Amino acid sequence: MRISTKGEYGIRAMLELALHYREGPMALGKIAERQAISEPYLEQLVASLRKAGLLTSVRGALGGYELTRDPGEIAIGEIIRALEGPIAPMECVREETEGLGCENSERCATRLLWRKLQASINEVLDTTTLGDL
Amino acid sequence: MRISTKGEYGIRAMLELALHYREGPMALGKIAERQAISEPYLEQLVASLRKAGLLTSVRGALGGYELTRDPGEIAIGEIIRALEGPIAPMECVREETEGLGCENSERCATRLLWRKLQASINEVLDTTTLGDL
DNA sequence: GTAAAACCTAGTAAATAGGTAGGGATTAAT
DNA sequence: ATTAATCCCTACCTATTTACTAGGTTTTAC
Repeated sequence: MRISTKGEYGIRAMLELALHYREGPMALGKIAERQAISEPYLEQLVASLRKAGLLTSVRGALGGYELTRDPGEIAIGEIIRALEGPIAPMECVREETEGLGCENSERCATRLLWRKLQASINEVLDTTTLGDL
Repeated sequence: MRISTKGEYGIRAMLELALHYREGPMALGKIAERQAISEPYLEQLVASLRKAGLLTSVRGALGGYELTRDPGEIAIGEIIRALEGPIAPMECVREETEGLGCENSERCATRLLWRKLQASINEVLDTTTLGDL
């Protein structure tokens, strides 16, 4: 039950961008330096965030990254999901594979617990935004 | 953010024992068979559960395992913690290493989020018992 | 004494985490 | 037009963790 450095680094990078929101694109090297994260590694994470539509890139010299939305509109849950995949404590409560391999899917009491847990986690992560931090 | 098979198997084994609570010790082989789990693997998990005081063992022929408490008194959180370690979404909110490596520990807004998430997860897992399932 | 069980330690294959390496594409400044 | 800065992409690598397997020792009912 833990969030890996992927999520952590992603949040830190996004926070850095939030601090300089509307100041034009910020270069990856600068983000990496200020947050003390390996630049080539962060590059991969940022690629995921871009594909998830959380930030846009400006190519070429003086290029960089910037948030696509106001920091107050970007939930931490979105960042985590973009980097670590769907938030699901157990396989059987993931959207895609919904109940696969588990026969008595509907009556399964354990499954209800996982759903509850999943909902609880989502609640916390989706009601907190970059702006809140 | 997921629970591994350790936790899953552990809960299933404990549930099996809960179904036969107060019927005398149940052999590991029987638990493994009924829950379709590799017996030697389950053995290791059960060892952790025993060390955590959640079940007791009876050695020798006709021996086996039984719950130390009423199923209604055993929270799922206890089982998970015994098998997967402390429930902490991030290193910095673990009891033992409390804020190690993170300087501005008290003012850190992100940390507050992890605390909130941790509390939320604990709330769900500690208010559900074996008896509820 | 024998068989059935818990107990213990070590090894191992696959997956994941957490990176590194190196080149290509695009664009502002010169 | 060239250069330098930057994003973009693919592949590789190493350590750790997960999920087991293997093989033994100890305890106890019969």
